[in-house]
Amino acid sequence: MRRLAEAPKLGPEDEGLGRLLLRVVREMRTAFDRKLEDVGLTAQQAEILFRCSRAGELTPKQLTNLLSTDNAGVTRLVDRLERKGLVTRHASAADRRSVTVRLTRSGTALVPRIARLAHAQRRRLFAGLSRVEQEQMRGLLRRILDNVGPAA
Amino acid sequence: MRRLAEAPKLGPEDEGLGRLLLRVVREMRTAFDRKLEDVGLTAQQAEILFRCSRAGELTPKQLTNLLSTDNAGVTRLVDRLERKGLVTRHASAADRRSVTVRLTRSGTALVPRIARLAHAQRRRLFAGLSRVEQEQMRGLLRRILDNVGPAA
DNA sequence: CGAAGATACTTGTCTTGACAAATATCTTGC
DNA sequence: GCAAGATATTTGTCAAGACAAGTATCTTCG
Repeated sequence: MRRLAEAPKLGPEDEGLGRLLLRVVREMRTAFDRKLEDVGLTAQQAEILFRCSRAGELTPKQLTNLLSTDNAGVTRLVDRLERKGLVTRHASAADRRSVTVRLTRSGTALVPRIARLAHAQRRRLFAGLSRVEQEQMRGLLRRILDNVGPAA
Repeated sequence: MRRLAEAPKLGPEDEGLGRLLLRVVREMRTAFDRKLEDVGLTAQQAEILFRCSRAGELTPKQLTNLLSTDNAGVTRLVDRLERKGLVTRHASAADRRSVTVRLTRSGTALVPRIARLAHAQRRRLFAGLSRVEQEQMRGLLRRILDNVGPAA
C-alpha cells in the first residue's frame, strides 16, 4: 500500500471564469441530452422540433439563428430528423433556393414530452436563483457577448 | 423587388438563459480558436500545453479534470499534439497503467505565445466587468453547477 | 435584359464531446 | 498469494460545431 507518487488532484480550484462557463454549459447540455434519451433525441434535435412546432414551419436559415450553429450544422440536424421521420422538407414557393422544415405527425407527437422535459430541466437548473439573479446573469452574459464580437 | 414572404428574423429575443449561456461559450471558444490559428493550435490543445508547462508533466487523468472532457477526448488531443511533435508520452514508473505527458522543446517554445494570447483574450472578454461582478457570475455559475449534478 | 454579386442550402473535412467496450495494471480482502 | 473489483488508458462510434467550397436561385444595376 505504497501510494507513492500520489498524483495531485489538480481540482478546479484555480479554474478561470471561462473554464467555469464552459464546464457549466457542457454539464447542462449533457444532462439534458441524457434526459432526452428516452425520446431518442438530442438537445439540438429537440429544439428544432419545438421551434418548428411553435412556428408551424421554419427555414434552415431561421433555425441557424435559433440554434446558434451554422447552416451546415442545421442541414445535418434536419437530415437526422428527417431520417427519423419526424420532419419533412418542402420547397418554398416564394424562394426556390429555400426550404421549409415542417413536423410530421410523429414529430408533433413528441413535442409535449419535449416541452415537459425542457421545463423540468430549466426548473431544476435554475432552482434557487431568484428572478433578479437570473436577470443579473443575463446582463453579465450579454456584456461578455458584446465583448466577443468587436475587434478581431 | 418583391420582398414577399419576408421570413421573420426570429432573433434571440426570447432566448432563454440556457441558450444564452450556450451562445456565449461557443462564441468565446471559437473566437479564441481563431486567435490560435496562427500558432496552429486549438483552445483545448493550447490548454494542454499550458498546463503541462506549468506542472512539468501531467497524466491524461489529470488533464481530464482540467479540461472538463473525458479520458477518451484527452487521449485523442494528446495524439494530435504528439503528431505535431509538441508533446511526448512517457511510461510512469510508479504506476504502469499510467502515462505522463511532457512538452517537447518545440512545445515549450509555444507556451509564451499561448499565454500572451490567453491573457489578451481574457482581458478583452471580461472588459468592463468589475471584480465584484466577476465573482457574482462565478457564484451564480457554481450554484447552477450544483443543481446539475444531484438527481438524475 | 443580362452580368455581377448576394443568398440559401448542401457537402466535405477536421476537431471535439460523450458513451461503451477492451486491455493492462493496481488494490483489497480473504 | 490470489481472486474480485477498481483504475488508467485506449479504441470505436455517433452527434455536433466550424470552416471552406460548390450549386442553385435571387437581386441589383448598368
